[in-house]
Amino acid sequence: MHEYPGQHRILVAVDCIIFGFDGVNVKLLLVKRSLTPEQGKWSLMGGFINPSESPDDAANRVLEERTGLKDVYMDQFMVFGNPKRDPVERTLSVTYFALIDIHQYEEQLSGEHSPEWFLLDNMPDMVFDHAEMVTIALKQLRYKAALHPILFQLLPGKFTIPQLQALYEGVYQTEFDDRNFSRKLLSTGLLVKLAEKDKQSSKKGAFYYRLDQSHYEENFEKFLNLVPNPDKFF
Amino acid sequence: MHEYPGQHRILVAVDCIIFGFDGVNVKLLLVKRSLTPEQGKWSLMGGFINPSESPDDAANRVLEERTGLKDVYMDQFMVFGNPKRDPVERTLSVTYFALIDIHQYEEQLSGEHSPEWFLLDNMPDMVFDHAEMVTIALKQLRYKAALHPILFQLLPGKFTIPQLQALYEGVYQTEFDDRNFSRKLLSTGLLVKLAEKDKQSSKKGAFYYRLDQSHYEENFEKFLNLVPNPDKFF
DNA sequence: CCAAAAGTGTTATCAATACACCCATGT
DNA sequence: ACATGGGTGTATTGATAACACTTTTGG
Repeated sequence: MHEYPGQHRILVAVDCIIFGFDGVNVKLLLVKRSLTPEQGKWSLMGGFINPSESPDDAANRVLEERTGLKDVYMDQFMVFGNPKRDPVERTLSVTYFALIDIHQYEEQLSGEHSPEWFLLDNMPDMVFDHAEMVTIALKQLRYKAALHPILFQLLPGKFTIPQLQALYEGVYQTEFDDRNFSRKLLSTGLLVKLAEKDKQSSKKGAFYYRLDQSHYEENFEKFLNLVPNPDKFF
Repeated sequence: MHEYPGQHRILVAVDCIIFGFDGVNVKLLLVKRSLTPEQGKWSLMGGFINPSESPDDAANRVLEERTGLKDVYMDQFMVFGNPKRDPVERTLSVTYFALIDIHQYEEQLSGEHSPEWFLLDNMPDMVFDHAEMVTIALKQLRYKAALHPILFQLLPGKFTIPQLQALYEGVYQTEFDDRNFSRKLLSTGLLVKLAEKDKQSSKKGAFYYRLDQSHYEENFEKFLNLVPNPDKFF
């Protein structure tokens, strides 16, 4: 079983940094830790890797077990491996960041396991080094979202341009010019205009759009410059 | 010692994907694997994580032990965690990519441990999933180098613009317009012109430059667009 | 008819490219 | 003197951003 003799084996966990958007604010999903120590303190959703699982499998399993969410956008992110990060026993954490539309999953999430959404500027104390993970992941989210159309993952299947703009403004904590924003996004060719309008937030009403899925996949890796003056955020 | 009961502990290794540049070609540094199985087959430089080490520490130690190199540019890269990737025993690999100037270290490397530089288009068979690691890392190198001035790490302290251009052309396997390239790089403000000229490669001679270290650090995270038409590479 | 939000048009500025041309010098 | 590579100048194109203006419709 231990074929490489004399080596040190380490517990390996996955932790998911789950961002959501409710139409107004970008939020982060946390759960209460179920193990001692720090039981009951807020924590990222995580779990240990099982013998037959890859870290990616483990992250997807953890997410599904705890929230019922499947087929979520999830990226491997960073390894946190300071030998003292978990005071109980050395544990390596492979982190993932995930993006979901809050409304689509609100019901599943209101259940037994008490996950809760937190505003980014109002985060509770978190276990171990989870606060650091979140800080770095948010930076990474901003970085990646400036170049690639990942934030669409946070929106429902149909959405308006003003909603999209509110999302970008939430992520970058700033305001963009409405007129340039809509033209820039439309010029990517990623959006398909629908007949229907959203009349909730204005009298004129804003057209709904949906993603052009094939165009989205083809252009995902291109550098799109979706954010004005991106340099100022880095 | 095992404080979280009933969990599965895993061997964790680090593997370093080391890119170098000799003035003409971009190359990758490999060593012969010292353990069975596949002993003697080419491999990335790697080793297991010790109990008191973070993965970053381990990567630096491995690099120093095997090559004598210290203070090398190194980025945490990706975790490879397929449970079957090492047939001997499950081993998680945390990979790093490193960039060094080949000439500065040629002597150290010619020693006992038989590391060897390989051209990217002439790579030998490699152990386990190391070939996959290299493929993905090269993509990542191209991605990052298009936006951030990392390739300077591959050059000596003083270098000419034509040398720099040869490096970029090697990384992207294409040719850039000399005139635009030099103006674009100079306009970043990252370069300081020296009095001396390199007369090796032309009669006129090309001025040497060095990095403006503080400017380099300040602007490292900015999006610089150092590569013409970067989209076509992704 | 007015307020409020959606979205189009217009223009100035700047960056990126393509390419003509001049420069320095070893042979 | 001339071939070779280094480097500057210039025109064109296109993207960006700032901002005026029109459009729609519920109250």
